[in-house]
Amino acid sequence: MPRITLPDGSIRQYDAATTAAQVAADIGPGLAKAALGAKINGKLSDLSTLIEHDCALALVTPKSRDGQVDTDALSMLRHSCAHVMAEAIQKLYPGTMLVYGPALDTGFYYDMAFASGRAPSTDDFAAIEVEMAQIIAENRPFTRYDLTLDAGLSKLQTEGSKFKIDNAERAKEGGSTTLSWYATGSPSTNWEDLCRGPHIPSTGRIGAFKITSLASSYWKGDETLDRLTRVYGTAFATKPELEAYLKQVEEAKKRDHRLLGKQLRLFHIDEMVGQGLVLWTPRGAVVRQELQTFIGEALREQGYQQVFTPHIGKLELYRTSGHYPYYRESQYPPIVDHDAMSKLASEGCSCGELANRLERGEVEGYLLKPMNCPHHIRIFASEPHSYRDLPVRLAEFGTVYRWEQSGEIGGLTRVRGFTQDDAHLFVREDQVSAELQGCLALVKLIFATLGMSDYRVRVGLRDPTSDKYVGESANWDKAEEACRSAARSLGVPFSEEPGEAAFYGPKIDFVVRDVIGRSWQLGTVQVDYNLPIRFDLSYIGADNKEHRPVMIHRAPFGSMERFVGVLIEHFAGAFPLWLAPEQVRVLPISEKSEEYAKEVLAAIKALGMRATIDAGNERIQARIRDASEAKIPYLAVVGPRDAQQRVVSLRAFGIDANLGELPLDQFLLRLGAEYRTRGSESLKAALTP
RNA sequence: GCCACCGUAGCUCAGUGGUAGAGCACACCCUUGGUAAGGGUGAGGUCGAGGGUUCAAUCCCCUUCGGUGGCUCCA
Repeated sequence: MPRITLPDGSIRQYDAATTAAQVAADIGPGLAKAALGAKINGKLSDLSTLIEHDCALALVTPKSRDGQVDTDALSMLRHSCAHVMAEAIQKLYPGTMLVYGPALDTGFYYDMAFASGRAPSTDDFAAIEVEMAQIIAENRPFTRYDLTLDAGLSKLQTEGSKFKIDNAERAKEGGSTTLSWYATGSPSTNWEDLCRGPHIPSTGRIGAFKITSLASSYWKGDETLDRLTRVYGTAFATKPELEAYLKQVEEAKKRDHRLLGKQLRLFHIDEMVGQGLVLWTPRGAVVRQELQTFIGEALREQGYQQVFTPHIGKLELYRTSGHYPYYRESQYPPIVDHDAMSKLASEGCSCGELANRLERGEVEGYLLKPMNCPHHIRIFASEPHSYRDLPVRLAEFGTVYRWEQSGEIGGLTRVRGFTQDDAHLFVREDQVSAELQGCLALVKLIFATLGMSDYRVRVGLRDPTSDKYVGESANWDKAEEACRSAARSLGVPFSEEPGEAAFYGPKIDFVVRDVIGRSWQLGTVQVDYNLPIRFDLSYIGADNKEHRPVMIHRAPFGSMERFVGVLIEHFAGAFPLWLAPEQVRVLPISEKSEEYAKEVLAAIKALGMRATIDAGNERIQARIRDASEAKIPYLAVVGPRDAQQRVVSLRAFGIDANLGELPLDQFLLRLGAEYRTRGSESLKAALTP
């Protein structure tokens, strides 16, 4: 006698067990038609799930009452589409074994093991899609049936897919007492797949779908296990939604920093120089320099001291720090000098042997620095310190080199050589909390100044079950609490992620997404009790005894490369005035006004600003178009009328209109103010109606 | 590093087993035009590199370098 409570609080009572589909039908034919699934006591379920007991029931439809797309519905739809795709592929590629096919935020994928040499290519998508369309047109019901664990496992053993057997065994370990299959149609006659579900009622409910890409993956994400082929796709309830999504993806791609970097000539990566090695061209260098100047001002206010250190250091330094050999895989190989090399060669030393000798410290070499901390530590250690001197804050735009896997490198966001806006703070125990706050204030200042609000904060804590961390538990407790309270003080949500701490201490990371949805860590603040011990750092306390300082590693931008990459996408290439490589372009209407235009140009340059003149042969329309495409913040159009009245006719990027005339001296005053205040006094905003 | 796809002029891209084309950009000429493309002429390519098949390769095959999407990794 189930009593079913609906989301509006109303209760429906049934004499016997029923289904969500029946409840939907009883409420109304429209709902019955729209429903894709149900939430029974909060658990996403098939519409056909038998309801035998009292429960709370919510029907899941593609769009919720307020017209928003329902993510649960979309997720069921996509997972169901993954089944349809798997069936199509297994039909076209007999012998293909299925592994795992979940829904994603933007679609779905299915991992598959193809018979060797039989994997499809992107050219085969169309054929697969035709097959899928057929299955959808047949509108076959997704039919669930359950077997006991034993019966299910023996069925899987007979079928012989180790992947599915493994899935079933994991379900067993997870506490399942039965195994479920979903047939697309009728069990025993139609295609079926071991699956926990839930699914939409029938294939016909998949309104629109598309196979999007192909990738390889590892079974269970473990590179020592089987290599699988992952086929990605997406699906929506309706065709217009799919089209809108595809269009949105296209639009996002136009903001891609790799594309804009080329169009706007911000940076260049040259295969002759090397993969992942960024060449900052003059225009991009301006952006970076402005950011460095900006943060540099904040650093001076916070009492940082600037240092410079070289790009390499002795291997022994990194043996002490622990970077070598623990992270050797991520480093460029050591540099060995000529004499040592000749000597080794004359001894017939093999490469393998050389590696071993480097490892054991029998051959000395230099390392391209993977991190700046060891150099900064040696600066700190170069003179004695009193407790009165602390905190010592050493800052450097330090360039580091890491051997990233070739397949992972791309654009500015993942590179092999990058410059961190790095600093290391050597602080007393009692200063940790306040200094952390200071570091976070810097990150906050950056995000606020640049108008970036779409970021996520991650507090990386130690894994309580692991013993891979150094330092005393009491110190960790203090450090973690300092990180937590510092993160709390930011006033934005953050996630605590156990196991994400560095081995020497907890950290706070700032994570943003790029235009294609990938997450990147930008700023980071880390508390470190370990390196001071490894380098035996000390200061003299008020008690005239030696004490161990605590280190804070922090880089509010993260790396200049990655940050600028993300920033290009954030602004879609249209930088605010203070960052823009070219801030103003002066456009004389014709040669008759060129003299005055040059005068305007000189006056802007006298403000220390970046301006050019385009006195080319083209008509003004064409030159305005060129300047707009270059995303230049201000265009000063000057013709004979302007020259006579000593005004400029202004245009601002993003406003497709003449903003009117402004007296030259006014223009210069307000332009300079906007630049100096980094946009808080905006000329454009003042002129915009 | 792994899998798939891609690599043709500075950029965006056509194209073909018989040694290449467009648009934009560039140069020059005409035009001196008041707010998103004025007109003309011209220059520009070892078709990423190496090897193979073929009478003949930019095109087919192999290798390699680089790019893209994922996987893995990211101290």
